[in-house]
Amino acid sequence: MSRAVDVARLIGDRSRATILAMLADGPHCVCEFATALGARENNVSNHLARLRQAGLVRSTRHEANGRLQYYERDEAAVEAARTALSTLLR
Amino acid sequence: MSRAVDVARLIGDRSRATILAMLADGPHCVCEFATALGARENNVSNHLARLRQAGLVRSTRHEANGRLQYYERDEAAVEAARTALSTLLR
DNA sequence: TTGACCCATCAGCCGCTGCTGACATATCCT
DNA sequence: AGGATATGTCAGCAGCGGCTGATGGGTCAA
Repeated sequence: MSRAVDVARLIGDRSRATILAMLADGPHCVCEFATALGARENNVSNHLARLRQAGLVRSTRHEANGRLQYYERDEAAVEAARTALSTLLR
Repeated sequence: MSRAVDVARLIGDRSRATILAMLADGPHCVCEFATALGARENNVSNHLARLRQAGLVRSTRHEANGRLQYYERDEAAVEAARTALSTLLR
């Protein structure tokens, strides 16, 4: 229950919500989020750090271009978050 | 999508989350929420006003004791909120 | 190696939000 | 009518959280 509240507080931000929605169709780098959101890289990086601390996303370096930090969703954690929110509204 | 963010922001508060969870098993009055949360009536009333403005709950007067304002969930709206959050994490 | 690029971290500021205290309103009881 | 109970509303305050600017690290190309 407290977990569901924390997840809801994370999603209750448009930037983080769109980040999670963008990650539905595969990994993206920080700069892509920044251009899509109209925000700066450090701001996006802060949001991603929150999501990463919550275990919802992982970060890996791109194999071709090592300067790019690619983020992908932890599908198991996202699915657990979905069920937690769903049971909260049961 | 913006709707899901608004709902998530509402649920991202422990008081409102527990209120919605308590409303799963039937209507309750403001004083019951206040004692369960350890909060004051005006504070709970403020949270209920938010939930009411979002269309998630309705308020009706008790037929026996008209001083009591009973709150119940709008099941259709709650179900819509559940699906909105679920599709956001799809 | 030097520079450019991409990202992370930190301190600081500012706006939003929840809580509180005071007051108003509505209903019931005597 | 008058008091008690239950709830709503409002201004004010304190704390949290997001955005920014600056700085540093890590990677690649020339």
